[in-house]
Amino acid sequence: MKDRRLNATAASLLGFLHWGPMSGWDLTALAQEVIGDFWSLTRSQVYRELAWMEKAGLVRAGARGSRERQPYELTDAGRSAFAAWADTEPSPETIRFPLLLKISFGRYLDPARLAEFVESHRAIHARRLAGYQTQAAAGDPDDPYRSATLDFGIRYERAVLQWFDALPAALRRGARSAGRGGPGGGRGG
Amino acid sequence: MKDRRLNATAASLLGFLHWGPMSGWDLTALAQEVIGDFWSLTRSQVYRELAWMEKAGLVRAGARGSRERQPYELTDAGRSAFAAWADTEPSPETIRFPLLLKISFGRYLDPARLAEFVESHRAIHARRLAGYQTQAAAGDPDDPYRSATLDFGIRYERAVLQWFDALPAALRRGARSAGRGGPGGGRGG
DNA sequence: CTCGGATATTCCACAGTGGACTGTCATGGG
DNA sequence: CCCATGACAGTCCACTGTGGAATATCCGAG
Repeated sequence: MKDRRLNATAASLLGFLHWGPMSGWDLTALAQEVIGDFWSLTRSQVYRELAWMEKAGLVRAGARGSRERQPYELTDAGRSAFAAWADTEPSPETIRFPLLLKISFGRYLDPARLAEFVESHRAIHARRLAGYQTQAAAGDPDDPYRSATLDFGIRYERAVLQWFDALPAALRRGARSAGRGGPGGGRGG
Repeated sequence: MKDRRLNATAASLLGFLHWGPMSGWDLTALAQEVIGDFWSLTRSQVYRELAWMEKAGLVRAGARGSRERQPYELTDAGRSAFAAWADTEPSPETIRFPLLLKISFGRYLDPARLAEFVESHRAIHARRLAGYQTQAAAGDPDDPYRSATLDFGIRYERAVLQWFDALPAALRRGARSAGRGGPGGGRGG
């Protein structure tokens, strides 16, 4: 039975299974589309969680279909595990932003190279914003939860793009006196 | 020698070691303070990367100090590994936002409970915004890279807070125009 | 019929998280 | 002096998350 606590990824799979039985493949695709913008997950982990949840009795495996396709359906235990998860306080978000990391160490980078990185990221974010706006315009107006998460995406991408706009000037402004800040600061402990 | 490619966390440690020799403990604290807001890392991983980098010749262990304190210093190989990392295109950011996940499945949640979650997150983000603004006001104006990442934090937190403001209304109605022209638009600066 | 591409799962190495555990040193109260 | 406390410093472990390789199946185009 293994009463390890449900992690958020496993819980989201249970959430999707409320729609009906699905295979790992389907769940991966659906999750990617519906929550992929703010909850990263991978095929590997989907299958791993599914296997574990089956052993734990939260889902039930159906008969294999074609191409080894393995559908799973929600059990009552799964439904109540999901409900328990839904009732727990979510922890704060985590962000890992490699571009910001590089900017942090910008003094060791070639400014032109850094500018390239920024431009290519700008393109990515512009495309994402456009995609969200299309979805928001075309989306089901009766699903406020979907609208709410889309709205987050739109606001986030707008903030990032505005930051990009302000960035070149901000980086030039400090380019005067290389000033203080050399090595060996009071950090040695 | 093990020429596994440098990951971003290891690279950032090499970046900090440009300042001078430091122990894993110091590096953890420094990284938490300087890049912790957009690059999560843990003690465990810092020590693991340090151990690996020593075997790979990227850092050199000094003599143990008191309390088993183990300082590391940058080698030439480490310096050039860092430079190589600095020159590679950073991948897009990843975000994992448990609250958004719960909102996605909002139809299965008690609305009052969901509202509690939102309020407690609002407090966290308000505090973070205030912290960033304090730092931006007090910070060294000669470090444009620090200012740039702080500016990101400020814009991000503002966007999140504005989204929180719009959220209750969006969830109550059908929120059919989630995207266009909302209050997020012109106020970035 | 066969080849390429889409479907579907499995496996693995590595990266990242969080907490438990151990041990050291400094200091202040008894 | 002794020891309780807490900051410092590192180690270890289980679990979670990432990305890609390997494999196998089925469908449709040619």
